[in-house]
Amino acid sequence: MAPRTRPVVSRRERPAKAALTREGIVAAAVTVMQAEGLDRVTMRRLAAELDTGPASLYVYLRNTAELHAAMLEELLGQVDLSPVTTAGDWQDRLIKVLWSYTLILLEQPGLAQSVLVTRPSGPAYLSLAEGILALLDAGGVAPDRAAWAVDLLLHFATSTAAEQGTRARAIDAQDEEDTLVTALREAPADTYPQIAALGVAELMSGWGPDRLTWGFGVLISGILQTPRPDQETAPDC
Amino acid sequence: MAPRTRPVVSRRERPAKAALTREGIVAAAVTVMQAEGLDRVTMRRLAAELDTGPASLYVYLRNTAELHAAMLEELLGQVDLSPVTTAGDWQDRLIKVLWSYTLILLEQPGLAQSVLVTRPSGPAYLSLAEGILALLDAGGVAPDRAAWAVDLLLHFATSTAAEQGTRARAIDAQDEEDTLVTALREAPADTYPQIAALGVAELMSGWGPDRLTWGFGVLISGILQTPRPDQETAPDC
DNA sequence: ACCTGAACACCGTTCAAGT
DNA sequence: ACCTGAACACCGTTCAAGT
Repeated sequence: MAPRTRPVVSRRERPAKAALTREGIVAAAVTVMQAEGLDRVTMRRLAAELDTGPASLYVYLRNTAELHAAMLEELLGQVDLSPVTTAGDWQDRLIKVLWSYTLILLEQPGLAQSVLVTRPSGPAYLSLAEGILALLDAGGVAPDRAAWAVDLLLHFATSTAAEQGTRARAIDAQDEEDTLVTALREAPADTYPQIAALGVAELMSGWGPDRLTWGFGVLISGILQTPRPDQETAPDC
Repeated sequence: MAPRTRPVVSRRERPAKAALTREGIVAAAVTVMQAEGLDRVTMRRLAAELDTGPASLYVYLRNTAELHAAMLEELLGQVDLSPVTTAGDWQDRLIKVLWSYTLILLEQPGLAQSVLVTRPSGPAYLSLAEGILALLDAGGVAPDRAAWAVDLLLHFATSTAAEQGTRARAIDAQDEEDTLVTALREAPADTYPQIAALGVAELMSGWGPDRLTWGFGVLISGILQTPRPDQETAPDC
């Protein structure tokens, strides 16, 4: 390695005081989240990271909820939409897309929880919705039903990620599960006959990927079976 | 109204410094929540309400998550389980129970969000699970499937309450919806043909009770249709 | 043994004042 | 016009010290 008169890399440690932009702030937020978790992504921590005061961030973001939504929109670019256009069973392809979305959120569990409440509306989110609609269309789901179904599927994926993801990372996750297992085991058979008959093993079984895949299957087959309540059987036109 | 020598009611303003108990703390927390919303139910606010310092609460509650779970358990006593034992179509009765549960959470939206992550395990929660299992049993759902189904149904109800309830109370709820509506309306038809074809009206339609009832219907019919993946078709025994 | 004052280490958001 | 220091009004949780 020949010495250089002027080292390129170590010139300075960080991009020292790059001009603030919305994109730059959101990118920094994602970096901090991936390194330290969402609960470290606070306006103050982020401002420190960007060498400024917290007030400056409010020029670009209305509040913390908007920051979270922008972070999700950034991450949503990673959803694998290729199954939308491949050949194969449309249900399998739909489940693949939903899994891809869910996996991204499972890695950032707090984000799923917060996004449950602030739905994004950027291009990445629209593309995801578009892809799901295309698959439902391929499966012959009527448009009025598909409009509701896309929400239902994404809502289910998001909320499952919020639940499972946060649970996985929680410090007292084991404690909490033990409490539930004990409660189930000790449930007296005369008050709770169904619970006693099933037993703890059955009730707590399969909290692996199988359960989510089953959930997606339930939704898809339910969607195919259940007409919207208000709709009269309209003539096709 | 004859005058009394010693007014009973106005003797003292509040139950001045009743001994702390776990039940008392949780009851106070529910009162504060109903009066001021969940975000005002903080350990410090609650301690002030009970005329003590925040540290004292940690004798009875491990942390804020445990407080929230205890509050839900208290509220869960209000779920109307009568449809479990009435006559009538089991699906309609199941939907009634789920609605009763959801309505309670819709009134306390922040609670739903927080409970999504800390599942309760008290008697009220067990009774709810027991009731749902009984209805699934009445509908002929196989036990192994019912074990997963009860979780799926409660999870869906909880997460919908978290989403809808918080949205309803959010200050910028209208703003946020406007952003989504605009994004949908302006979605270019060549990139997002499905979205463009459906139109905003269809996609945003029916965010009333119909949509949740439809969701429950989708789940129930999906549950009836979808076997658990791992299960071989077992002989009945 | 049971309880708690005081401290530690933080928060989000606003707004008057600076450049 | 654009940006931000400093302040306002709070947080959860711990632990050493008191009764």
